Formats: sequence, C-alpha cells, structure tokens
Amino acid sequence: MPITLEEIAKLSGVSRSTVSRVVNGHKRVREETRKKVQSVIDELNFQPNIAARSLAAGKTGIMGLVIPAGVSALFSDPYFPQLIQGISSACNKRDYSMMLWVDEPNYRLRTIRQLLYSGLLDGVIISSMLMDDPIIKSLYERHMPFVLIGRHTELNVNYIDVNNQAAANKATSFLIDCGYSRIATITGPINMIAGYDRYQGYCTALDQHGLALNDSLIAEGDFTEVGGYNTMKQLIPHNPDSVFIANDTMAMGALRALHEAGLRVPDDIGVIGFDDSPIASLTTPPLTTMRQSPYDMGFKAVNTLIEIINNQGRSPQQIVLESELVIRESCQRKEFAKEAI
Amino acid sequence: MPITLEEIAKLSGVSRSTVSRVVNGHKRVREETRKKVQSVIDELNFQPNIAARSLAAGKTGIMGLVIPAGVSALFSDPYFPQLIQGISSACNKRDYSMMLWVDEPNYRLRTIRQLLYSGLLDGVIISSMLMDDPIIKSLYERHMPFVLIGRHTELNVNYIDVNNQAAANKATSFLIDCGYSRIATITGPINMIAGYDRYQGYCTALDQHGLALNDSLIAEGDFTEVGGYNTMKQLIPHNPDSVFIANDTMAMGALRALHEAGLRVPDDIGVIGFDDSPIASLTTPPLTTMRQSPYDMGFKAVNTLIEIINNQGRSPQQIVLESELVIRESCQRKEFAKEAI
DNA sequence: TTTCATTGTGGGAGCGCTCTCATACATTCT
DNA sequence: AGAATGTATGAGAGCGCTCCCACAATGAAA
Repeated sequence: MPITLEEIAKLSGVSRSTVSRVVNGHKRVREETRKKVQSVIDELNFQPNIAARSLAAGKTGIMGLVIPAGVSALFSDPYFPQLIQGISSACNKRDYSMMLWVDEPNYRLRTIRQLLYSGLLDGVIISSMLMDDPIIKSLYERHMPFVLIGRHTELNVNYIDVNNQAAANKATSFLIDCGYSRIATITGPINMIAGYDRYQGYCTALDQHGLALNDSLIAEGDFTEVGGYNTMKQLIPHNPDSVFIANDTMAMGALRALHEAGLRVPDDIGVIGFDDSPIASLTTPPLTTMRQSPYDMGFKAVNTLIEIINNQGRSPQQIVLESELVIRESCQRKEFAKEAI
Repeated sequence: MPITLEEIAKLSGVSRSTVSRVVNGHKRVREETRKKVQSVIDELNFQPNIAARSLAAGKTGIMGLVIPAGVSALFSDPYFPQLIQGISSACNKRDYSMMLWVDEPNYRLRTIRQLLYSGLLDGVIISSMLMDDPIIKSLYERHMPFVLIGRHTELNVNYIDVNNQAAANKATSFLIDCGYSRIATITGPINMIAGYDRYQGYCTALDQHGLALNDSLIAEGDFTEVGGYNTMKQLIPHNPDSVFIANDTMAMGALRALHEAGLRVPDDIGVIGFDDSPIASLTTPPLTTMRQSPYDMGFKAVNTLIEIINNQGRSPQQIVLESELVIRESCQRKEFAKEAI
C-alpha cells in the first residue's frame, strides 16, 4: 500500500499543500517546518505517485527513446548500447526516467500513438531512423518536444550528430596521405543519413585530391559484420589498394574477407573504419578509424531535450560533434609511415 | 491539446462511461453504439491518458526493466541488445510498454524508489545482477511482481534461466569426447550466478570423467573480450590442450591471445565458448559453443510477468531453458573428428 | 397482467497530486 | 497606532480516467 501526500501531512501535522511544497523544493516554507516534514518523508520512504503528479501538473518526468528494430546492426554493434547508456546516465542525473520503444514496423501505429497521445512523455529522443521516417513528421506536426540523433535534411528540428561528411573526408584523405590511390568504399545504407553523409565525405575527398570516382570501387553495405564481409569480397576483384568502411563492424567483416583472400593489411591493402568501437583496437591489425562517441551523443541529447521541454518557444538547435582520427596500423604502409604522421 | 474521454462522449452523443466501456472492450455495449463511438475514436486518434487511467485503476500497463551498468560487457556483448529486443517485442504483442533503468550504483536509491514507490510500474524484470543484489530483496519484500533473468539461490522467486550447469557440463564433456584432457576454463565473474553455474558445470564434467581439477588451469574472467585475452595469456604457460570459456566474447579475446602466441586452434588447443552469439560463426576458426537465446528469455520473461501481475497469488515459477551444442571447428582435431560426431 | 432478470447507459465519487487563492500572522513604514 | 507589505500555511478545485451504483428499457417467466 503506497503512501500518499495526505498521510505524510497528517503525520507531520501540516497540510497536504505544505508537504507538496517540501517535496518540490518551493521556497515559501519555514526551515523548521521543512525539516520536520522531510524527516517523515525520509522515514517512510515516500515517493510521490507519478501518475497523480502527471495528471495534475501535466508533466511526467519521463522521456521516450525510439530505436529502430529494422537495423540488424542493433544486435552486433555496440553503438546502441553505448547510446542507451549515455541517455540513461543523463536521465539519472537530471532526474528523468526513460521509456524505450524498439520500433517494429508491425507495431508502428501503436508506437506513434503512445508517443504522441498517451500523455506519458514530456519529450522523445529518436535515434538513427531512415531519412524520411514518418514518426519524425508526426512528432513535428504535433509539436511534441523531440531531438533526433542524426541530422534531418528537410525539417528544421533539434538534432545531435557527428560531422559525418567532414569525418569521412578526413578518413579518406588520410588514406591518400598514406600513399594509397585506388580507394574503395563500403558505405552504410544510403537511405540512412549517416550512410549517406559518410559516402559524400568519401566523394569530396577524392574530388579534392584530383582522384576520379570509380563506380566499381563503391559498394553499399548494411553496417553488419557479414555485410562488410560480403561487400568486401565483391570489391576485391576490382583491385582496390585501400578501402574506407563506414563503420567498424563492417570493417571487421572486411578484414575477415581480406584475410581469407590472402591479402595483407596494410601492405596489400589499407583499411580505415568509422566509430572507434571497442573492437577496433582488437582486430588484426588494429584498425585505424574515426572516433565518435554514441555515449556523448545520448548524454547531450537528454540535456537538449530537457531544455526544449522547459522552453518550448525556443528555436531548433543543431549540435554537431567533431570526430577524431585514431591512427592504428591498418593503413600505415612501412614506406609511408613517417610522412603520414 | 490531447483529446479526452469526455470529448469523445460529447461528439458521439453518449456518456463518458460508455466511451470508457468501448475503449476497454467491455461487453455491455450495444453493437450499434460501439461502432458509432469507435468511429469517433479512430477519427480523432484518441488515446486514453495513461496517467489518469493509472490513477483511477491502479494499473499502468508499464513494466520496468533493470539492467546492470557495472557489467562492462554491456558495451561489447550482444546479450543485452537481444534481451531487450525480446522483451520489447513481447511488450508490443501484449500491449505493454517498457521503462528501462540502467542500474548505476550512484543512483541505486533513486532507482529502487522509482521501481517500488512511484506507482508507475505494474511489474519489473531484473536482468543478471549479482547474486545478492539488494534490489531483488527490496522487490521481494514489497511484493512487487517481478521476474529475474537468471536464477536466484536464496529466495523462492519467479525466474527464467538457461540450464547453465548442464550446458557447461555438456560443453566440457564435448572437449573430453574430442580427445582433449588438459582442459582449462575461463570463468565469468563468480559472484554472478551465470559465472558460478558455468564453472560448476565444468567441475562436474571433469569429475564425471575422472579428471582432476587443476587450479592452475582455472581463471576468472569478466565476460569481456579484453578480459578473455588477458586471462588466456595467463593460462597459456600452464599448457592446457583445450579451454572452456564462459562466453563467446571472452572466447574472441582468447582466440586473439592464442593466435599471438602462435598456437593453432583446434590442433594445438581446443576452444569452446558459450552463447552462440552472432560473432561465434565469424571467428577464425569458427567457434564451437553452447547456444542460448537471450531474445527468448526476454520474450518469456514478459509473458511470465504478465501472468504474475494478473494473478498475484500464484506461487513462484521457475523456467529453465535448455542450451544446445553448436559444433563448428574450434575443437575438432582432425584425428578425432569422426568419433566426436 | 404482474414480476423479475437481463441488458444498456448515465451519474458521481474518487484515485493522489499541483496550483491558485484566501487567510493568518509577522514585519516595516508613515 | 494604523496601513501597507511580505511570508507561511491551508482549503478547494480539478487533471482524465475507472468503477460502482442507479435506473430505464427490454424480454422472459409466473
């Protein structure tokens, strides 16, 4: 049987209103009274009923997180666990709670309804959806406070992203600096913004260095290990001397394919990944990659969302994080090692 | 501005009560009335306010999921993503929603309070905590409906687990059947029930086959890749001819250590893992392992929890799933291949 | 016809909280 | 001293829903 405000009030000899003030840290309470009430609260482990509070105040202290189920990378890539960890950590710090929806296509309508109309959520964080995801449009139209993980092309909305184009450009340029010139790429799904942007960065880097795009050296992957493996096998016959791969998980698969094909990394072929996921330093050879931090993105997304909730009039804000090149051994040919640094 | 029952009532020319009946699928409504009301509901996309419903009915349709943050394996192991996916999928199917807490020690008190006293949750699923986790005791004492992922030794509570001891026994016995005899093990953390049970299974298998336990061949890991790598390095000087490793992620690390040491798998040393995680078939050589399905565990946990919620008097029920041996190449020495099958 | 279930519908209380407003009291200024 | 200000507290309404009870309408049984 849960305890109510009223009971705390009775036990500490004040009114319900005063207890409410103490719980919510209002100023207009005498220090003496506050202490008395607080001690009763602590003793009984009182926690206000969220439903009642929510009903009365129109706020719940709960935010939603939506991650896609379609992405099979969800299983094998540490991206989402780290993102969730960052969000969860920030929620704890800011005294929010989190509801999680794994967006299965079959239950999409249910998800949207709950996000928008149940009144349970103060705001929503949406992660890495397809570019034209209808959920985003729904949230936008209903004026539900939300922030995207990953930028959005059409709508002027709040988002947090890494500078994928610049980072991919840097990665590709690094391969060129290392002395490679027949540079392939394994992209992510092109209908995901991160996949698209990293591909664009690859293109601009080649262009800036006067290298021509070569369709036979470009192949679309799906962010999974097996995808990386298969796509690499497809690329090998076209004799790339290096390859920029849009995430580390696919890079693992690509390394496996190269190993099987008897190609030595980095001497026969240079490899650079993206993410600096925990496995990047553990591959053979250790993987050079662009570092991003899903944990930080999650953490910042929460703080941004809370700002939005508290100031609904605010104009949308875009946060773009920088990505850092982490040099290991997968694209450092002996003869170029010095110049590249 | 969300829509209320009252507005639906007005628009369809009936009372609030009748609309409520329609929404909740009560019988005592004339078919004609039901249709009329339903059409208004559909048209306006009406979704009942969960807070109000919860306050009035004492049920929320929300369950909590608590996973530990301490386990750094959270980042690199697909176990939790799969578990979450299973839970989420079952929640969708059963029309429940899920709140997620990553249990950070700093915020433990907050977490417990919210789980128990906020009135938000109909029940809780707790995953893979330490054996003596205080959260479990709190839930138990407060009679909060909950189910554990992983068995509990002291309390008679609802749980779902794999038969870790039997599975570890089978794995170890398989190494013996393959002709190995100097069998090492890398255990999980012994203060986690899964770590403990898999270690026990290893011991009983040796015992049943008349092999002596050898302390220098037993080392405790932490379920991470790096942990597996370091622990394997520690074991190599004692010349095991095979090793049972308590999860696949550590097995990956161990394979890396063996590769660096110039030992060939399976000819110099046999390796068997646990989980059949997605990477198991992708290692070199592909990993023989015991298959378990965190997805299924999550899915079943939800169904069990809902039963408990609907029938609080029910006596606790323990579900133990079987684990299946998946034979690949990491412990099949050429000369024994035939006999082992 | 009268009686009694049975079915469909509406009205009202109340879940536990927040928030506005009223009130009691203390303090300062003229 | 009286008025004006400020501070601490209480009372009451109401958030949107469910659930119980009342009651009307229908049909079956006596």
